[in-house]
Amino acid sequence: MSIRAQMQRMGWSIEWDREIASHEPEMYRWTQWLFLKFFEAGHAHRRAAPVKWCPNDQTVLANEQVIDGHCERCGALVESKILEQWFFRYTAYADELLDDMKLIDWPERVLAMQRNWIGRSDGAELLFRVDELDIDVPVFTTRPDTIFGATFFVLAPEHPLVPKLVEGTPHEQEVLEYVRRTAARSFAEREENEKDGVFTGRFATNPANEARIPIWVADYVLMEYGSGAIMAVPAHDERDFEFAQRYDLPVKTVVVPAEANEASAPGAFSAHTENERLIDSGQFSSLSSPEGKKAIADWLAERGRGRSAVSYRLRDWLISRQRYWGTPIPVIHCPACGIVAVPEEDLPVLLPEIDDYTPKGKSPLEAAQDWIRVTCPKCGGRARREADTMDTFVDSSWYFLRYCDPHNDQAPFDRGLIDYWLPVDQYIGGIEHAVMHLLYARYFAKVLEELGLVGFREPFTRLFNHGWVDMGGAKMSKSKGNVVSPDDFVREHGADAVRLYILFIGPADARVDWQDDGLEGMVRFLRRLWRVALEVAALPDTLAEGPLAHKAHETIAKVTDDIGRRFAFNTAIAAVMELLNEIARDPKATGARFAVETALSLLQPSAPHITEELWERLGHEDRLWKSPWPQADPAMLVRETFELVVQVNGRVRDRLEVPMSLSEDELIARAKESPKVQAHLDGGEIRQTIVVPRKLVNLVVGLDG
RNA sequence: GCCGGGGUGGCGAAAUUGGUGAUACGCGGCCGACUUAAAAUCGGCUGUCCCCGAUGUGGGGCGUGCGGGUUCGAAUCCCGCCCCCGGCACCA
Repeated sequence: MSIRAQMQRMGWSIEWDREIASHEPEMYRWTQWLFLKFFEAGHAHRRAAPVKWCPNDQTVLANEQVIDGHCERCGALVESKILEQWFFRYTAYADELLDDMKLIDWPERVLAMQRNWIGRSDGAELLFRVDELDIDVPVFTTRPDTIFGATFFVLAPEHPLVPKLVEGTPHEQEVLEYVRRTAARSFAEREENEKDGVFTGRFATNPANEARIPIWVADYVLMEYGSGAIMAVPAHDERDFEFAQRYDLPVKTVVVPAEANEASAPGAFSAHTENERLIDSGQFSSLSSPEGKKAIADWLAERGRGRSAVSYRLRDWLISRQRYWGTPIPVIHCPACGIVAVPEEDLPVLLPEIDDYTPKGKSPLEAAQDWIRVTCPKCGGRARREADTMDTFVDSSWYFLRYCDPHNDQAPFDRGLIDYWLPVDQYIGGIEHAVMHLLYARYFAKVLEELGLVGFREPFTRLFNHGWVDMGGAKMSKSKGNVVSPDDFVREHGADAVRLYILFIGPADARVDWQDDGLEGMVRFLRRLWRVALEVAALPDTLAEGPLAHKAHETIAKVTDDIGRRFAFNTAIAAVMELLNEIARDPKATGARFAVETALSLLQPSAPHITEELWERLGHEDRLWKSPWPQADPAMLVRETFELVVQVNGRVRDRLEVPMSLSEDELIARAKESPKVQAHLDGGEIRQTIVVPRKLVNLVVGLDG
């Protein structure tokens, strides 16, 4: 059964007229159009960069698609390659993506994951001098206060300076061999390996104390982060310490706990704690660690040897894919003009027909030679099309805009319709989208707003993360084969029972376990609803009065709040169950019909089929799904009496049904009259009386006079 | 290690702002009714220990991961700890 037929059988309310598909030219034409806008505005650019490469899928991957060093799709170990690729410059938006979090109402864990992912670090960029080559090499550090403890210097193997440093020296062979070896390692290997590296024979000068420290090349320093070079402070950085231990490099302690005067264990690693101060750091000794950070950074800045700097874990979004199924990147490579955008009127650039779709290390589109070979739109000379396609996350970064105007063939969407519908008030999706789709879409909105295409900078005002259904302790998924096919249950018990059960099984944001027995319970509930409703339908109509009508109004209030505000579908259904239990106790009671109709209304969104049928059988000619949501009448919510809880010393001793109208003094008087309460007062003196209106009275009795 | 979320019956869970007996609603279990029987359905019971002047519409103690605290009152707030789930992690 197709996915669409499955959705229809479940009775989902979907406006199929707005269906769009990212692989159809009518849609990807506009993805290409948007790419060109990004390109013109400088947001899309092509550059050579070390990229994550999946050897199995034969394609590059975005950083976000690498999980623990493995390919998100196939699980293969991801490798490093240097390739010319297209990027969206979203690191430029790192601070905005952080700051604008205050504009949106999202679950804290998603914001935390995004914050984590962006990974902003505040620190300083400091210049170390290599005298023999007469150059300065910048390092990024978050701990300028430890600079007097820098005992060596490390460059990433990919650092462009490495070959120059060793050229013509006795270390050249060894260093270049090391660089080659690490290049062949996968990311996972690099991380798992014990730290290794090689000395270059060169020295750098520490700008703080003019100490000459050896320059090493080691693959625990990453080219993609900071400047690809570090000052190593083994006493205060665990990784540097590990490396120093292995190669017997000196360890110099420069930060100690506030009360200590010297390092308790010289040459050891000391973890960062609060309340530290500097030692052996020239004029900065005895400053606290935060003071030292600022003072040293300022001092170096004054002398032109540093500046404050911010670094991010976030990398630019790599969007090139060497795959067939994606939107072709609409540019042309001309030997004379360079990269030339496909003119807007030539869009869409259609995916060519090819025989072999399998990935083979370069784009399968390269095989379509007639398609590849074009004339340059600028100079008319011979040129080649870009053969890579876009990451499909580009499509999902704006699909919701297209939903507002799905058939527009003049523009991706009409601004007026966007202003009417968007931003999305309530977005619902799984937590797996936290750092991919949701971050990309936020970035897209910011660029589109700057391009004047939309009027907002955050696309999804509120976000709710739904949970998922586990089966025998593992997430249900087709690849694991532990899937409950809804079709079987729908065939056997109907879509309503399945829908209700999924809502009832637990909180909507939780991970829940599928139990066949639970579904049986829901089937029982629906049968009961059916019986009771028909029984009531056969009785003469009564007024919407009496205890049942009151209960019905209370249920309306509860369900409306549960669904509308709390996303608590499980308790909403429980409330309707309570109402039905009450009706079933005496279906002939006054107000039973009103109560049944209320139950049907409240269940309509969850169980649309059975409620519609019963609605008709109750004699209605209109359609329940078109009827307005029921309103709780405030007058019907008011009770004349309530159950007063009487406590003595905080322990419940009696419950009394009393009129709502009683004053606090009267409530206290009633409480004291209770024989059960008196038994516990036991003649003791009442020292304090607490009254919570409409709830309880607490009498505090002295233990002893 | 850092960040986020959790821990409540036999099970899924509820208790929304510190104020209704902790455990709604459902599942499972036990007992009963109906039936030749079963299914279906309906009714009752179902945290734990204890008391009885006595089997009741009775009474009491304990109980929300563990130990403390605040409060008239704590599943809810605070401090310390344990465990589980998720994210990040050679990011300087």
